[in-house]
Amino acid sequence: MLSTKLSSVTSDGSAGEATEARRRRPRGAVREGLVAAGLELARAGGPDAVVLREAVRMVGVVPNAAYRHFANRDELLAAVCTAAMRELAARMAAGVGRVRGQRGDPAAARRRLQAIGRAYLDFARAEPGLFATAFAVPHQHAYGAPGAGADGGAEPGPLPLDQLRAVLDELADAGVLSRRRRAGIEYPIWSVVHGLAVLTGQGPLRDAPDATRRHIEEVTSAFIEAGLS
Amino acid sequence: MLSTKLSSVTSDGSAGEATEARRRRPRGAVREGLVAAGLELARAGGPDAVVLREAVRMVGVVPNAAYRHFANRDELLAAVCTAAMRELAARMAAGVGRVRGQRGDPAAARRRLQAIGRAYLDFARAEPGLFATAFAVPHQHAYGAPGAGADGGAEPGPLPLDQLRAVLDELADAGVLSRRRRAGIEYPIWSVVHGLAVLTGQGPLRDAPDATRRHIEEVTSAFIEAGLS
DNA sequence: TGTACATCAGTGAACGCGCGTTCACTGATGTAC
DNA sequence: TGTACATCAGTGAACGCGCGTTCACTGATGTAC
Repeated sequence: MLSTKLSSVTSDGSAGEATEARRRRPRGAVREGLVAAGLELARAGGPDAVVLREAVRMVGVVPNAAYRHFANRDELLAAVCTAAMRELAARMAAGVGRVRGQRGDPAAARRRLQAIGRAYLDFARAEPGLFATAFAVPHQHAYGAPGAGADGGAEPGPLPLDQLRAVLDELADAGVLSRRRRAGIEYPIWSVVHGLAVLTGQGPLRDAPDATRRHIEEVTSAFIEAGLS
Repeated sequence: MLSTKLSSVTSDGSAGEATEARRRRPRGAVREGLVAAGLELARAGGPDAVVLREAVRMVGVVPNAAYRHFANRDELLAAVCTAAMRELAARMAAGVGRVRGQRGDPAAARRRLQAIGRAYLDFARAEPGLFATAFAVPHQHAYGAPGAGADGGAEPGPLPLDQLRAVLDELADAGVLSRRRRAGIEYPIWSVVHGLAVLTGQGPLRDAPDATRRHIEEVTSAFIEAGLS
């Protein structure tokens, strides 16, 4: 099921399994494995499902080995949260990237804003566990610092908020959004999309039928449109 | 600290404490006490803090006694969530009730909408644990049925969404909001307020300074205003 | 009005579980001379 | 190029904890005759 486990099943029987595993394990692999395992747990069950003992089991290592890489469970969870947020950001970037049209083209800018919202909602719907985890950082966490932190995952890419800002700037440059209205508008727009994701995800609207959902999304889209002009 | 515990400290020493307590406990008091205790736990630590064994301790009853009133821990949590949602609804109703001005007066209707949003955000900020709990129903829960359910708390009052709808209807009646735009607009408006509450509460914007918060709220308010007309 | 009995709502004791975390250890890897 | 040694990253065993839940029980309350 998971490719996380760094198993020592190479068939050379001469060395003990433990020895074999120890030699085979590349530098930093356990740490990466723990985060990857935690991410799978989060995917399946949200932040509460990120259980240290389960993660080490998946990696094929003894529980206390985790403490070579994380001070405690919360630190592991924080790393997993960061990874989840990165996945959201990546999907948003991919969604925006798929939109054609030059920078400065008003219609294209509008489509890019749509794409950002779509990607956000799709992610929340397709990966509710990861979505919840991305926003459930245990406590104290440098959301503001997009650069690779101490956890050193490569190429973090711009955060969701930064991507939204970029598109809104483009809308302003293209004249769709006046400079005056541009200031700070990322917050209500982020809020409305996030709120919709939460309410229709785990929230009170989670049991709404698909038709209702679509209707709500259309109304919301129109609402944002109205808020721009 | 809590008035939850139904203690048997009346000083008549003739009957055993247990007997005394048993006789003194009015019908349904334990169940109510468990919900109240759970609500305090939720207030302090969110839904995960609603621990059955802790609740029974607060009520002054043995753990398994809870099973006379709830099938399991999740059922207790569901009752607590309902109570939390009711508290939110009550605060919203109180906020709206404080606004003066006749029905049909456009300015008053606008102020009522403002008051709803304010109450919602204030609740999320003042009671983050309860806010999270209100929206963290364990699974399967009749959000749509506002009437007193099996848990029989008296006078539930209208749900948040219904209150919002009422104010939006008033705005439509007063001519502030065209009939055409009225349809379904409760969803984006609810979303934007809820999203703002979540993002600035436990979310990425939780560490924003007060000045920033105010700015964001003002921009959001203007955004909603723009969405109405 | 008094008695017999069913139901309700507690008690007491125990269960198995899985969790996070700590300890002293040991083998493999990288570095200095 | 080979050896001595420090550091790194695992192992094995154990800890205490508090949780949800189940069992057989018993006393108090309400009802029927």
